[in-house]
Amino acid sequence: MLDKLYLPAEVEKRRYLAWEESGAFTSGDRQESDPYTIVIPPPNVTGSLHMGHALNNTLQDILIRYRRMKGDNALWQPGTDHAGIATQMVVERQLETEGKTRHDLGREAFIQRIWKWRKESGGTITEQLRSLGASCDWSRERFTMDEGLSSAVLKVFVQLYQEGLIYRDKRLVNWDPKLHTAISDLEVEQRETAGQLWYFKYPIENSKNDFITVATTRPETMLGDTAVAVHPDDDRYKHLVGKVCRLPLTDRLIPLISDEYSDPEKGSGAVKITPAHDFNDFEVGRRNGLEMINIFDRNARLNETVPKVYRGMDRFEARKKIIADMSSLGLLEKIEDNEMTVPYGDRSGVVIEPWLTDQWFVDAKSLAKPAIEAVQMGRTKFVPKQWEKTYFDWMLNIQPWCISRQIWWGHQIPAWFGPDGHIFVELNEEDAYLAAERHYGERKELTRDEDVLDTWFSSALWPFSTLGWPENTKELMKHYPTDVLVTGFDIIFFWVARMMMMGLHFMEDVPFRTVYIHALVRDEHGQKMSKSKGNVIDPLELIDKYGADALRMTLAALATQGRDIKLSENRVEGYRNFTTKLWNVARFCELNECQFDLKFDPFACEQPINQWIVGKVVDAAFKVERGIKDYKFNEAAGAIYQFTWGTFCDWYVEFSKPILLGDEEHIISETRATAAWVLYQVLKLLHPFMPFVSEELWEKLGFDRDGKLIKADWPEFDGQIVSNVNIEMDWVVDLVSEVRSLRVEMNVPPGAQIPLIVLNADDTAVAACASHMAIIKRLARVSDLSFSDGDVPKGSIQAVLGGSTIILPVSDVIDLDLERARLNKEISLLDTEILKFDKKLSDKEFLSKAPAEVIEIQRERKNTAFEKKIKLLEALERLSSVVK
RNA sequence: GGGCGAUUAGCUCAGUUGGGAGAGCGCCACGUUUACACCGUGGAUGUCGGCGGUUCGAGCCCGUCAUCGCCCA
Repeated sequence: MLDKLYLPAEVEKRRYLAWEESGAFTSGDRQESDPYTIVIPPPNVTGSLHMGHALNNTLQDILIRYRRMKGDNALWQPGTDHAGIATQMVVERQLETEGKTRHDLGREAFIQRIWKWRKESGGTITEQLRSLGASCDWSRERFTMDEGLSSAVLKVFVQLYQEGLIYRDKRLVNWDPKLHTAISDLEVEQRETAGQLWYFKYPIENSKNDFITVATTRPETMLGDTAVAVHPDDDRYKHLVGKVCRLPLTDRLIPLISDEYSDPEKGSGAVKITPAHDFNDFEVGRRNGLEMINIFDRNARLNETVPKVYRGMDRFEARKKIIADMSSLGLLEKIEDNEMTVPYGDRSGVVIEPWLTDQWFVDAKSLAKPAIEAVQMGRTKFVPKQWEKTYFDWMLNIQPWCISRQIWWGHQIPAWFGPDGHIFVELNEEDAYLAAERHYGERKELTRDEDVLDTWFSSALWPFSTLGWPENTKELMKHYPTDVLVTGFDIIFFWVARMMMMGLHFMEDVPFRTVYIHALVRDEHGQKMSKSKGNVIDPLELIDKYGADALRMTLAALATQGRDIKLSENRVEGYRNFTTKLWNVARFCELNECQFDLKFDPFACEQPINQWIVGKVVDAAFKVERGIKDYKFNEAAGAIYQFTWGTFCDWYVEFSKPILLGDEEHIISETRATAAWVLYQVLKLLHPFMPFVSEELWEKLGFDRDGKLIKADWPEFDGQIVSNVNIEMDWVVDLVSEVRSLRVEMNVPPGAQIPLIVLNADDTAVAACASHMAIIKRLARVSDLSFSDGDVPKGSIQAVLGGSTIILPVSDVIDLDLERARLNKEISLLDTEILKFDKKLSDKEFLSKAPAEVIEIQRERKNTAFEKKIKLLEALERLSSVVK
């Protein structure tokens, strides 16, 4: 006997372990089946499960569980990435509490320390994915720093270098002065800031009291200015072009040049040029052959290229001093408020400094070409399609990708420098020395590049490196390209685009056929969840409180395409209630000995209610499957929810009660078998969404004779003909609803059993009443059901249902005025409706232009309304005759 | 500045060849029942953001404005 309440906590833990131990998640056991493959977006090894992960992995799990039940060789490839900067920061913070820095340990020991941390704490997120119910093939779990994945990284780097697609260059990069590393454009966050614009006067050399005014948002960079630029068409300054100014606070002379970069509308129209510290100025400097003076050290403090008084100063201190100094020289013309964006490092949170250094770059533009084409040709499809545009916009304007990082945790770049700086890129040190020997004609000492690669460089290989590449494994042959990538739009650039580039280059095929982009999860007011706002909803707390199934169902139900999810806890509560509802209907079946019989043929049922519910199951199964196939998870979840609660529990169970309580053995046994069959199908359809409770019931109800639900066959009803008993059953549903409604409205005591007369019953009514007398009596609390074609008792409640009128003769309790008012209200509503139809149907334009079937529908509706009105008028007449 | 999206019941949201406005939650009333009070039954609630256009007909298509959100520069 099932317990009265379902308690998820204990069940979920036990069930998950049982699945994992039984090998239910492993993919290799169906070699002959079609492969179905998803690679997980690898969470950071430092991460813990947040709501975005919960959504992302719920959707993947729905797809995987569905395909597994369909009989595919389903592989959900899990793993984590090494999150270079983030992980290094975590361990550095640990060291800090011991009063140490990574430099105290040295590179080797520090990396060992990170591995130790990883071993102890790096499994958090994968454990949390388990508590969500994610059915990943953990036997294949990978880590971007694994041996295999690392060798993939080396091979890719070396090959791209040899192909000229990776190169070393001295360029401006985004420098993080706190973390002391370069970062890519994508790791820079542009923040809107209320800044200021300072107007400085630069004296023109060889003229008296002649100045040119430049406006700047970053006064401290003036020490690195190497020109002033004006627009070629700017008449105000034309005469000055070619002259030189004396850069205040320094002794340098800088040229006045003309360049289209200068915007005459902005500031003074003249702009100072600091090629070593601004991306735009860098281009201007290149065009005009300007000197580049690097004035900062790696901490963004002023270096020895600036006058002594400023050396060693922090950039923001220097700003203050320079403004003060310019002011006291009388060279500060004015200050204006200025809205601007300032670049911040997304990890360190400090202002990023454009800095001139040697870094490694990927020629993204070349790699992007095939990646763009692949999407244009439809070889990879975005769902929803609109995200293609985002992808194209970025890919068409792609910049060189800076892949070197000045940190220790990550894949060290396989590049060695000779004594003269010559670069040898090889898979290992030995090869590098051999190459150097060939190059120099003798053995020379080499030093390896200290830098490591951007974490996303290894993530870009994920769809094939996790399958075994560069080895030619059978998994690689079978599962690449993968079927679908499920992810949020925020990493289309970081990850999707780069996987496309690398996949096409190294595997000569797209990494995935479909990219499903899901929503962002926000709080119930639409705010992005963030720790600082304190509005973070922790999925693990929700799982504790309501069960993983409830959370998963909530997320699936809210996962509408192209819209963010606003999550509120009471939705989760609602789906927890649904879990309980399911549990209880299972108890009902159990109590009534509804045992599943494999030989039972649902399509051979003789009882109308059974035929009816079988048809509804087929219908629900169709909707669920279509929803999953179309990535419309909300529709799939809605369909099974609606069927289970709204059809099975609310109506079928109630319909079945009089039968099960009756004494007709063969009808009882058909109904028991049908109820069990329905529940059996419900559990299957529900399994991808609510795996725990469905599996638990599957076993408890003894459906597991042929194995666990996780591996059961998905319901297939193609081509099954269902008898059409819907009209009759629908009439019964309508009748019961109508009587209930009348009773409440007319204040008939809930407990009172009252007679029901069907006046002028049509064929449907006669048949339905004959077949379902017991149901009607029970559900509508009717004492006696009879027909009449003429006289009815005086003082009755009356309503029109289809072609018949239903009469509740309750003269003792009826309030005649109330009943009259009710009928009049109904009539006037119908009048408005009829008027609307009449207007339409007398409109010549409508009649001549609208399709015939639309006109016919309108006509039928009008007639229905009209006939109903006539019957209500008759009812009113009967009522009035009482008063007389 | 460029792009994308949103605006439908008190709240959160569905709603595609354009043809009778829906769900869940909340709210109100009532509780007769061989599963279930994490329940049941019934009920109320809409200028579908504003304006204009196309159309016989617009929540849906087009234009415009407003508000909000996100991405990019």
